[in-house]
Amino acid sequence: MASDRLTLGVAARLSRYLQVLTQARKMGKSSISSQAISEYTGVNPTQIRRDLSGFGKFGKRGVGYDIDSLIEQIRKILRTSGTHNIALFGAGNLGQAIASSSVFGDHGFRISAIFDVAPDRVGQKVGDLTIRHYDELASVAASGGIMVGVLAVPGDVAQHVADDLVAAGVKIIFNYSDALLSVPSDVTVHTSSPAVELLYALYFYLS
Amino acid sequence: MASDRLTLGVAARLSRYLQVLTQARKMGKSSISSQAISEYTGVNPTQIRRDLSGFGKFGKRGVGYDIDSLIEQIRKILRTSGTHNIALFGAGNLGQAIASSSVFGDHGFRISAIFDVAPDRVGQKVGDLTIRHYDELASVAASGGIMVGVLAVPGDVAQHVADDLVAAGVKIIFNYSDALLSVPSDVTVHTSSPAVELLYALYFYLS
DNA sequence: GTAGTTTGCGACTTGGCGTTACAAACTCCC
DNA sequence: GGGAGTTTGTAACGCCAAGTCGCAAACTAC
Repeated sequence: MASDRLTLGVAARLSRYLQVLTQARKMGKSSISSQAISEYTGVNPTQIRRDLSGFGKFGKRGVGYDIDSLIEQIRKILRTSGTHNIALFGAGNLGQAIASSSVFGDHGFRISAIFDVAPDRVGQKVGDLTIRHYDELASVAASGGIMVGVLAVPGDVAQHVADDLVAAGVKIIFNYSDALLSVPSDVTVHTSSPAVELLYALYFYLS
Repeated sequence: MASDRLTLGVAARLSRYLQVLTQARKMGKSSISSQAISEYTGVNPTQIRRDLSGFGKFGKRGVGYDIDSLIEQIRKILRTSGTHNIALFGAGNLGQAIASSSVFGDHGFRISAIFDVAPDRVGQKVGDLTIRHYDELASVAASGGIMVGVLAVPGDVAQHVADDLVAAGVKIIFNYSDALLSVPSDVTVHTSSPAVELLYALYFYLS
């Protein structure tokens, strides 16, 4: 049970529920029905209940699901409970936007370090973190402070940073740049592509 | 043919191919094989060829697909050819990062206006666009300059902006905030959630 | 206590997708 | 010019993920 993976679809939907639940909690709600989740995700209510009931009885009939406990349960199912350290590369507009937002923090990620190479940025503070020089990457990684590397750097240096991350033993890279990254097969790269997501949404609107 | 929607899966995969193709083009490649696309997307090469061959014969045997023409073909299939105007709300770090990046431009989106309310931002230039005051939203929308509204505003005002966009007739909203948006059923909201995508990637790494 | 709501869950059906296989078309090199 | 290697296009088959319907059980509210 602990070893058999969820299917791609289930994992994707659970993640999506997590997103809505986190947002709903932020807005002060404490309970939510499968019907309500359906409205925000587009997933069939029956499907939602089936996804959840496969792992336990989390809901209360006639009421719905308690948001806090459901978030906790889903994170247990996804085995992503606890706090995970991420390192941010690039302290430009995008890097600072990421660092000062709570999107990662809300989901159990802690930004443990921000790196840049520009002399006028290194040493500056963003929130309560000090921007470190890129040369310190190896020592930070060695101390176990990097589970995920987030690339908010220009496309032409992204591959270079990715190579260094791979060399430092980082296995997950989140890429905000527009570069195609080549990495060994045991390293996962996720590239954020808002414009493509938008095209996808546009297609369904135009149909 | 023009009226039957693609299935969710096909549209999602085509979008994903588009992302890789666009990146590949940026890196100077002019041709790509289904095998190579597979390595970057994780989609089975046969599946890729089947997806594409359903709409025509785009590839050259023994060579692969011409990137430029394949991009054009996929955009035709997704009916998202041409240029689409988008309006950006919020000129903070995130807004400026979006405005100065080429992610949207590379996929046929043109940022036609940037709005903010802060007096010290209104009138400033970002790239070759001048930040306008939020009050001008209605007039810009009336002139047909907004197909998509992109929200890079704090979560507590996102719903307010969304309401105004709906009132102005905008049907597609791309939400970068952490707010849950309530909109009429004929309006599409896409919420960007990098942290959730990261959790999803993390799950497969931990398995 | 009765009506309304919502979960949990079973049964059935559909079709999307992975897989295997192979012929045809193209490149490259000798 | 010819042969080896590569890659597309396409058919056939099977599995299982996911949509759908239906209903009993549990809970709230009045």
